[in-house]
Amino acid sequence: MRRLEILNNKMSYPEYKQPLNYGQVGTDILAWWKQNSIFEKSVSSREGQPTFVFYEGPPSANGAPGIHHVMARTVKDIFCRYQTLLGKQVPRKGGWDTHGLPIELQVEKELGITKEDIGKKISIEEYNQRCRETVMRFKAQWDDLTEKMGYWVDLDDPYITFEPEYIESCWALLKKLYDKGFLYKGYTIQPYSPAAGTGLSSHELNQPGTYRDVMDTTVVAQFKVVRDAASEKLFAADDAAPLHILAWTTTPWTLPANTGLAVGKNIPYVLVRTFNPYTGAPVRVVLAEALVGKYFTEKGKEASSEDFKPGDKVLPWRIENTFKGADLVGIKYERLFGHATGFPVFENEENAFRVIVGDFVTTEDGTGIVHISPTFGADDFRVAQQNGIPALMVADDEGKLSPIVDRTGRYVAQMGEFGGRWVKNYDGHDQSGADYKTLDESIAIRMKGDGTAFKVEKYEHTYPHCWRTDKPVLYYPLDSWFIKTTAVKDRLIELNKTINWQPASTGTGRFGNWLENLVDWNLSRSRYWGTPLPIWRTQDGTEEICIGSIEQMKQEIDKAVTAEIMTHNPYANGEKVDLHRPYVDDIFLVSPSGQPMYREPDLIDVWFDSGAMPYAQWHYPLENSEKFHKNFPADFIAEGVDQTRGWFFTLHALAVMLEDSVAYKNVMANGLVLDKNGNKMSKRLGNAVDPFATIAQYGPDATRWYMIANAQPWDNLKFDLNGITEVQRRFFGTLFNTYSFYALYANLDGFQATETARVPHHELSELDRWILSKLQSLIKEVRGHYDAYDPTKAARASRIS
RNA sequence: GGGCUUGUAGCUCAGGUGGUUAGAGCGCUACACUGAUAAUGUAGAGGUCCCUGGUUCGAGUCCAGGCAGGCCCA
Repeated sequence: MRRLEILNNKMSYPEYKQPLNYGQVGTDILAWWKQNSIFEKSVSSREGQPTFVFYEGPPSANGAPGIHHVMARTVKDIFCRYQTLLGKQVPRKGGWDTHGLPIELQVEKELGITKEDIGKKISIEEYNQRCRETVMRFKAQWDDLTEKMGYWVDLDDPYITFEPEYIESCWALLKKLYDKGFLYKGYTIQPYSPAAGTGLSSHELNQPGTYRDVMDTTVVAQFKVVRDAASEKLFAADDAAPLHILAWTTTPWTLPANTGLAVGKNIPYVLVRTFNPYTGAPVRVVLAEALVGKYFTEKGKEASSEDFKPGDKVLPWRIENTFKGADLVGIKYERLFGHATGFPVFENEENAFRVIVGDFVTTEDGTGIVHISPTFGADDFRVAQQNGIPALMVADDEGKLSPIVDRTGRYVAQMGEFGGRWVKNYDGHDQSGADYKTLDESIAIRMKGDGTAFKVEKYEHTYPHCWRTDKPVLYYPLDSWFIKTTAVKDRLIELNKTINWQPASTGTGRFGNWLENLVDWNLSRSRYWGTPLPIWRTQDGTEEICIGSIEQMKQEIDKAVTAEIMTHNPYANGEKVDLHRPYVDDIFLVSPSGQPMYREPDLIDVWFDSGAMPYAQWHYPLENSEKFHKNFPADFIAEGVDQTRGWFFTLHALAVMLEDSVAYKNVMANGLVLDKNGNKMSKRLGNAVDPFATIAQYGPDATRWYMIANAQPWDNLKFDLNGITEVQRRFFGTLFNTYSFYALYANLDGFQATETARVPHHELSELDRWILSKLQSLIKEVRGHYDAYDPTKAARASRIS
């Protein structure tokens, strides 16, 4: 061993005739570390010292590691080693993320099946077994890279998210949230195919051919403003003429579900005095200034309103007033389809029909004011929720609240004259008759008569279609389980301000803004390979139980057996428990009133798994309470910036909800590793850099030094192998040459530096004192940079130049 | 469409709170050394500080608006 030679040779400094082989140096050092358990000792020898807590964000081993993983892990390693050198004990438990959609999709691709085939062509049991095998396929490669790049982390005792203990911890945490009232069943707006009767994933929506050009009837609707204190400023004091807000929609069938109008806060709007083109009645309308030209002509500006007769092509118009969107907020308006004409009353109606701000409002098309129907649009739903605008829901036959369209794509019976009409042609009925009207057309005709339509026209636009049925997709509320993160929003924001983000802008900007606009965390995934939701419910949904441990589940099974809902307890004799589907689906429990309870079929979002790692890695809260508390929160975590809404968020959210604490005190969000031209690396483009080949050729030291010294980790790195060559020559080469120079002359003079036999300070030459002073200054500077979590400045300060 | 981010020499990057002639390393050119030699030393050439406006006595730096690239989200 070269290193041992160096350490043992007390007589002289080795002189190298050959230039260094950096790959070989890496291999030698690794072997020496391994042989002498250096990493283990770096932790065990500091027993009793203060700990520096580090969390390893679990990678997924279902793909080969790339060069960007070397980047992320270099950052992690640097700070853990720095803290170790400062004398702290830094345990580093590895982990594996094993659940989730990417693994499922990979398995489906390999088996040549789709989601619909699961449970038919292949049993859930077999399918999940395949996922389990697939997910760790590249583990050996990952371990190899970890070792070769010199990343110190404990790979012998990692946490694995599919293990029963890990899932059990997740269940225990879910139950804690449940008991605090943070878990509830609600709905979100998701793409839904009425003809297929199923929700569509974003993945399915991104299939080629789903977006098609269609010709739809569009309506610019007039919403009549209620004259009160909020709207008084719009009315001229002495003018009682009605005032309307204009909003455009390509889906007129959603207008009866309208409960709000959204404006852009800073968009300029105008009040225009004109006439309704269908009724000829004088009106005053509000729309965005930028879109006036879309509805009014130059001719109309000069036309006299006294000469106007109903039916005239040219609408005379005058701008009466100008204001910002913010001025309109809070104004109330009358419902378009009211009770008086047979439309249903709904809950919380007094809070509906208001103008609010929507961050998605533009003046690209329409009127610059967006009609909001919270049951049929994701943006609508979100902005309505944030502003306390209710959704228009009606009771179905069983008394359950549902939207005005049923799951087959038809208006519910309560919809007055339109009750039972198909929203789109989902049943394939005959549309050829001369008198045939679509629902959109019928609604537009009625609105023209009511004087609530300002403009009706056909419009061609692209709209997503179901890839299986070719029918247009409906954005529709679907049941989901949620964690009520909005309940602790203020606390999330407050505690986030105590976290040291590197770079700071990610914490205040990307993450901070995300928290400001927080919506509840949608936990539900209609999938197979993941942590099942531990909630059992009676058929009518009135009774439910959240299971927090295997022990509790067994007890509940016993109760169910006694109540003859289950024939026997499959775990009565200490059989191994697997908490995955389909096993948990075969467990039926009994409610306090004696009803059978069925498991809610959803899985939970995999991000819950990784966000739960501070607890679940120790099987806490079921055991290891002391260990957990000693290792919470983390002093430091690091991951790619793409994790901001992933791991960084779920860690934070769970810590705040469960422990009222941050999960991490310092966090570094590193950027991407791009190719040397600044393009994203991908296997398809063939510009991906192989980390193994790179490390073998250039050695781990030069590779890591290059990555850290070249650009700050949070900036994107344009990865160029020539840059590593430069680092080798410029930094490591110079270091090597400096040493060789020293060794040559030290050996000639028989000079020997030792720890103890030092020349006293006052006998040192001025030059020697200068260089020592320089060294001390450098140490101080480098430490300052490390303490500020800025490894690039630390590296550049140490650079020989 | 929104949030964040980047744009300075051929390349990779520095340039608190505005202030002379805008810097470093690599690369390039020339010279020196030839017992640090797949090195080393010295010197040099090389810039529309992305664009347009504004604030100011003065803008790479501050403000506004664009353009281009990147990430995340709709």
